[in-house]
Amino acid sequence: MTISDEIKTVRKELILEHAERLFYERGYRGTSMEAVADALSVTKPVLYAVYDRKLDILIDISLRVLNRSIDALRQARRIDGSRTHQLREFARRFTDAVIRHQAGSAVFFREEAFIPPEATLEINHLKGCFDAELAELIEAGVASGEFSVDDVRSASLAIGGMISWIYIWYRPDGRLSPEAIGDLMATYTLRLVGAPAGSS
Amino acid sequence: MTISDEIKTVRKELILEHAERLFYERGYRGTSMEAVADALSVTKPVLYAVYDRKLDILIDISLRVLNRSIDALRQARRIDGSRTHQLREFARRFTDAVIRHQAGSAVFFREEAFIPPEATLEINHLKGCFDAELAELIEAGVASGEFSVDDVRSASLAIGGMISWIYIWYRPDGRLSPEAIGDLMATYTLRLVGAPAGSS
DNA sequence: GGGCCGCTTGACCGACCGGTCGGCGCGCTC
DNA sequence: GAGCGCGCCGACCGGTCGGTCAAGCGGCCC
Repeated sequence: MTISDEIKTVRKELILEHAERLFYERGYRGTSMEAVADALSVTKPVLYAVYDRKLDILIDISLRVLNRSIDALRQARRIDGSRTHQLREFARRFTDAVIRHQAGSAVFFREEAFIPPEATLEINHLKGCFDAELAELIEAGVASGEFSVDDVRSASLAIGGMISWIYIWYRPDGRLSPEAIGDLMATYTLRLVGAPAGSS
Repeated sequence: MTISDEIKTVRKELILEHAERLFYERGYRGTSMEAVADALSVTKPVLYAVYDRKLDILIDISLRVLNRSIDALRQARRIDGSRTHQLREFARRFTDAVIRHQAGSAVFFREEAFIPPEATLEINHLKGCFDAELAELIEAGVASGEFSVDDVRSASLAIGGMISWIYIWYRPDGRLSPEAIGDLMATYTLRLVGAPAGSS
């Protein structure tokens, strides 16, 4: 059983990888299971041996995107240092996650609304975690006097949106490197919360 | 002919209105032409008397979203006043446009990538106009000493993304009124470009 | 070497959808 | 009131897709 489960796990990884790219390029609805199977050089029933439904692939892609975002946030919050430093590190890490997993991010944000309600429980929970914890970080910075924002929740959404939006415009052959974009986003994020310029 | 054309125009308006809502709720691919026809209490051939293809409806929705965004920007730039004031007004107007036409904005941003290349000429042109003119406004503010940004293009994208993102999270029954959100976005926008606090 | 087990396969099914067409009914004209 | 024309309707077509199943193949054990 264990061996079979491991095979399933590694297969899931491969399916996710290829499905992510195809969903990104042609859309979830515009990608047939046969196209995913072709990309993996297998046939449809092999896919259905791992995933019961096409929808489950989309859900897994969404969960991975959300977990990566939350990881970026929690890692930043675990850093010793000022809230300013933590928020800057969050901006950099989150930017990096969006750019490195641009396809997955795009698929999630484009298709999220069409995941049927009965399957959105965990997704909504993770979304709630992300928003709440980002708001907490900003709130802590306000409490410590580092930041100055009137409405913490809208500031969280503004920062999250500004950085998530990168999935729309980033191109690997573009003018700016991922690191440069991360630094810029960190600057904009700190400005947005009213952190003093040049502070750390 | 004129009378027939006028009928077509008003019908286009109705079709666009209903299609926008349905595409918003169920996705473009998830909405059949029959569903659009049903929403209008007509049959499919009536739709095809006005629009040759389903895709043309999506294109019209996209063009309207883009034109509204550009209008918001150009109106703000025509205002007499400082760049700071113009940029604040842009943020307010653009926020208002996204919220008032949330369904259209969502449809455009979700489906844009899947519009076939041969139909994206005008769309890409308008996108280019928006980005370039927003960058111009910021550049002018930098030149006049009102703003302080190292990389004007990424700041444009950050602002555009932060405000566009509202289509993801805005709910009519939410905590904040559209006007309040507009004021907050204006504040965040001015902070992002490094405009002095409280300046006008 | 033979038989058995499990995975892969290709064919298949029912449903759905974009787009079209021939006929019918309504209103306008004379 | 009769004839005509325009526009609407329901039915239909070809194609696609998600998901399933019985048959075949290869490898492993005895």
